[in-house]
Amino acid sequence: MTTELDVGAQTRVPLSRERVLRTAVALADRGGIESLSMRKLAQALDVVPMALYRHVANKDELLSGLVDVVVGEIDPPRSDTDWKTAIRERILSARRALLRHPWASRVMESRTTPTPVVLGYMDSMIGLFRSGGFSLDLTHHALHAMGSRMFGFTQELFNETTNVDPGAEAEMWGAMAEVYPYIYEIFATISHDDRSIVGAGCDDQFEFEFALDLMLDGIERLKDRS
Amino acid sequence: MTTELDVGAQTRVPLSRERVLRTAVALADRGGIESLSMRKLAQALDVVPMALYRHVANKDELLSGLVDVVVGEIDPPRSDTDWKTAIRERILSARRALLRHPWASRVMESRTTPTPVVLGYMDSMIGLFRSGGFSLDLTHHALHAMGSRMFGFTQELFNETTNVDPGAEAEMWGAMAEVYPYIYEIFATISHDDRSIVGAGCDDQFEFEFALDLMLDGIERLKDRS
DNA sequence: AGCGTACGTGTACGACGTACACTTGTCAAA
DNA sequence: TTTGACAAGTGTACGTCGTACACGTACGCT
Repeated sequence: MTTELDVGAQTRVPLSRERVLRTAVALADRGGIESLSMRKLAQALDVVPMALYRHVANKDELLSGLVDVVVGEIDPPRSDTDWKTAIRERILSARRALLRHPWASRVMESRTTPTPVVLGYMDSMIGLFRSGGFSLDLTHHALHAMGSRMFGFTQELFNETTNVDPGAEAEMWGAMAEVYPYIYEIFATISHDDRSIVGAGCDDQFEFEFALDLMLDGIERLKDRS
Repeated sequence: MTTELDVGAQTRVPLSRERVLRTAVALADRGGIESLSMRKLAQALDVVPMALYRHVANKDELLSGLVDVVVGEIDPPRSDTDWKTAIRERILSARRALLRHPWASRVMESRTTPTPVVLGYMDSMIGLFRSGGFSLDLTHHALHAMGSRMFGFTQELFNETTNVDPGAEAEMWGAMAEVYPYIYEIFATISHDDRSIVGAGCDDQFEFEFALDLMLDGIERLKDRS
């Protein structure tokens, strides 16, 4: 009897913070962050909801754990180049991590205090500027200027791709041309020379790097002038 | 009897989308967005929760209404200057509106599709670039590069001012100096020459304008080169 | 053999958004 | 003056959520 139970207990993988976080990430990856509730997470782990609270203080702390997982996926900086390409490549690595977990940027924004992991990331980021020859002040301003781009995302407003049917879309375009002529003009060129699909999005990667380089170039110029 | 009821009914101001939105803004202004629920909003209006649904489709649409209110507070662009100062001043006006309603940036980020009001704002913003002589492409990239700054906010990570007691803070600083030397270094200079208070924040307005001008200058340079 | 300790369970509560059926109050036409 | 349609507010109810709190249970130590 006891042996049976023991075998049963051994079969069942025990819970752990690690396992909770990993499953939560998986759940959020497919289904979005809004579909991640303590109850569903518990269900996915085949456990009663309250069991989670032995490994995670509450939902908020769980979310912080999730951003730690994602930030942990960012590659460490190269040490064999100049500051600019080191920073650039690291940020692009951060971006890759965030693209793997589309919910992560939203969760990061919702955090109210940084975790040690996030602080570590920022610290090493600052280190790249400092050892690149930046003054304390300029580093500080540069950090602020980069904002969330430092974590690989730029608050794209309304980037959810809500696909409506092509019929209604064509109609919407007619209306847009009159009411929002400038927006129309831009959208028209995008979908014109990118692909022939109406409403095709922009090349996000290009836009990200464009903005990133604009910032880095600006910062570099300020540095050289001081 | 009927007259009595009539008088009572006249005393009670009738609900309206306008009034619902205004009260919601007020409620969010004091108490933060997370303290805004349909039930509390109804209570503030002295009405049963379901009554709101005659004037607002659901909570999501209510939130969209809120951002419309805030965007509506942004001044129209000046037409008597060059593109750069027109854009600059308009964005600073947007920032002022957002500072009046600290919850607004978070709500804007959470919106999945732009409202007509927001589209109108963006359209007129694009207009400023276009009539300033920008090409379609450059305007497009510039828009992306500005990102949320165009609406007067820059995703400040962890900007909630969670004030801990000074005792624990001093201790934290000792630990930080070792683990996060670069962060420590920067924080040390900030609180050193700004004010003598430990942990005093940065000058957010300065940082915002710094980043804004960095972008605008960069964009201007790109324009002149084309 | 017994016992403390770490881990999972069960039940319960209050808050939330909102569906759906209802009353009520108002004003136009008969 | 009655009527009756229509809009505005009400009441009740359901499912979902986070989580407090008390309880079982199994394992490692003595």
